[in-house]
Amino acid sequence: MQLSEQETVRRQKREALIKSGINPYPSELFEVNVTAKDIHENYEKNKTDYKNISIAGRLMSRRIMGSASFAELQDSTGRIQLYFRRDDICPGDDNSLYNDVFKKMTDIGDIIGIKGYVFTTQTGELTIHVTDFKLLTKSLKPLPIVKETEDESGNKKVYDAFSDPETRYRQRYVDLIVNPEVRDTFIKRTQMVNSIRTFLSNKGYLEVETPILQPLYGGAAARPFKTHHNTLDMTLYLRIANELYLKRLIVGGYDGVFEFAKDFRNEGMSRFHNPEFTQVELYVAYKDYNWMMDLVEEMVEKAALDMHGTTAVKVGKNTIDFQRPWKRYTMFESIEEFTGIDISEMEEDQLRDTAKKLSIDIDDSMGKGKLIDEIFGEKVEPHLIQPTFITDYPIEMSPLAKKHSEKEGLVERFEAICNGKEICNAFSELNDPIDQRERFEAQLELGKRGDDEAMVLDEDFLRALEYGMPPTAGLGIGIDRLAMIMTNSDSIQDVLFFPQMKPEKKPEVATEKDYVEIGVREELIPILQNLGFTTLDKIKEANPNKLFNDVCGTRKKLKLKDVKNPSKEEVEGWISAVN
RNA sequence: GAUUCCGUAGCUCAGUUGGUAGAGCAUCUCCCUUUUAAGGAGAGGGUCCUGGGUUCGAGCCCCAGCGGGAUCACCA
Repeated sequence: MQLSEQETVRRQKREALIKSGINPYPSELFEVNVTAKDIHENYEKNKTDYKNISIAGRLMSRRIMGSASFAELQDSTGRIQLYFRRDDICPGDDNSLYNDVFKKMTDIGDIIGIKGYVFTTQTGELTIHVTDFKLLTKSLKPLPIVKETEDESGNKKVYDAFSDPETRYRQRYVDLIVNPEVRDTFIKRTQMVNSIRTFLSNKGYLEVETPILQPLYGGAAARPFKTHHNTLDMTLYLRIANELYLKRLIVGGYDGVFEFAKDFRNEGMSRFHNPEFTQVELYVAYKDYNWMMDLVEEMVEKAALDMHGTTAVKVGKNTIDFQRPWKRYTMFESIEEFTGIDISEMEEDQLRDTAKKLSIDIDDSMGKGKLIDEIFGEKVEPHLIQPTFITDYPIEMSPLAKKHSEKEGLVERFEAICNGKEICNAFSELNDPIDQRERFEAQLELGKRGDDEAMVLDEDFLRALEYGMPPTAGLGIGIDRLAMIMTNSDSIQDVLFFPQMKPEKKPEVATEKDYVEIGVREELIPILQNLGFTTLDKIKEANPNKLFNDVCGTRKKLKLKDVKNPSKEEVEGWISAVN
C-alpha cells in the first residue's frame, strides 16, 4: 500500500516511541474519573472536586507555544481544552516527556490519558492544567481537520467541514469523530428506540425475537433477498417482515408481542430506502385498529418528549407537533379534502377517468385499489405535514387486514403520515382462516400475472389461524423514517451508521510477496511503488536502464540513506523474472 | 433503471481561450509560558478517478468505464 507523507511520518513516530521505551498501544487500564461534559456543567458549582482529575480521549488540536501548549481533548461527551507546561510535566532535568513525547511524537488523533486540575484561562475558557499524561493509542492516519469559530451571539461557523457524503458514509468512524452533530443524531435515534421499547414493555407486552432466515417470505409485498442453507440444502429468504411469525405467537396465547426487526427488501434505493431497515411491529390481542391509533399517538408523542423535551420538532422548514390528538381522515375523506372529488362510490372506470383528470400517471394493469392508492399518493400524502391518521384502505391493497365491519370493499387499516411520508401502518388483523386463504390465493393470481412482489401462500401460517387467533390489532412503525423526522435528517443514510454502498474499488496492486518473488529486496519496494510500478505487469514492460536510474534517483529523493542501491544486474533480474 | 451534476495534496476547495499544478488548514524545520480558525519565518507534499481519443501539447475538449450526490422511476 502506498503511504502518504503524513502516514509515513506517523509510522516513524510509532517506531521512535517504541525505541524510547513507550508502548504506543499499552494494555493497562487507564482510570477515568470525569468527562468533558461533567467539567463544563459542574466545575463552576463545585471547583474543589476538580483538583485531581483523570480523563481520556482523542487529541483534536494543538497550539504549541514553545515550552507551553494548548490542546483539545475530545471524549464521548465533548471537548475540553488542555494546558501543558513543560516545567510542570517535566519537574526534573529531563524534559523529554514534553519536548520529545508531546511535541514530536504526539499527533492530532492520538488517544491520550490526562491527569491534572481544572482552571479558567485569561480568556475565560475552562481548561485542564495537565500534570501528567500518557499515550494510550497512536493514530497512524491523519484526521480531517475541522475548525470552528463562534461569534459573540454564539453562532458557530465551521471551516473545512468534513462533508463529502461518500467518505462520510464509508468511513463513518471518521464522521463520528469530527462531526459532533452526527454522533448526536445516533444518540437521539437510540433514545427514540429506548422510549418506544420502554413504553411497550411498561404496558406489559413481551419483546420477542423471530426468524430472520425464513423458508417463505411473508407479511409484506416486496422482493426478497435469497440465500441458501448448505446442511439443509434449501433456499432461505431474509425476512421482508416478521408479521406472520408474531401472529403465530398471538395464536400461542401471548396477549401482546413486539419486536424491533431488521427487515430486508431487494428493491430500489433512495434517500427513503435502504435494503435493510428497521421496523418495530406490535400485535395486541382483543384490540382493534381504533384502539391502536390511540396507542400510536401516545407512544410517538412520548418519544418526541423523551428526545426533545417538547412535542414540537423542527423538520426542514416545518415544525411538526406530535401532541395528541392527531387529525384523522378516512382515505376517501382525505382525497375529497385535497381534490374536492368524492370517489367513495366510484367504480374502476370512473376512478380511471378521475385519475386522468388529475393528471396522474396510470396504466391498464391498475385495479380499483391501486388507482385509489395512486390518487392518494399523488394528491394527498405529500401535503400531510403534521401527523395525520388515514383510515379505511381498499381491500385489494391489504391482504392481511380484516374487512371493514361497516364499509364494503374496505379494510380496517390506518397509516400515520407525517412530513409527507408514511411512518406507520396498522390494521385489525385478519383472523378468519378461510378469508385469509382466499386473499392469499388472490395474491397468487397476481403473482402468476407477473407481479413479482405478490405475497406467497404460507400454509403453516394458515394452519395457525385455523387453531384460532383472537381479534388482534397489529402495527408496524418504520424506525428509520421516524428517526429521520425526529432528528431532522434528509436522508435515511444519515440515521443508519453504515448505509449500504457499493464496495470501494481497490486498484489491483502487487503485494510485497509478489515483489520479493521476482527478487526485489524488501527495502526497495517503497521506491518501486513511488515510481508507479505498482503491478508486475508494469515492471514487465520497463526499460532496465531507465528503471535502474529511476530507482537510484528515487532512493536519493526519498532520503532513504539506509537503503542500498540495487545493481543494474539486479534490476535486469527483476524484469527477466517477470517475463 | 433514466436524467443530471460532481471526482484535483491528508482535509476543504480554486484552476483563465487547451500551454511547466494553486490556496488555506494539516505535515516537517526553527522561534514563542494563558492561546483558541493562536501567531511569526522557512520547507516538503500530486496516478488532476480509470482507460482510450483529438492535439505539437489535455486537469480543461470528445468517447467509454468506475464511484458518489440530487431528481425521477421502482418501492406499502
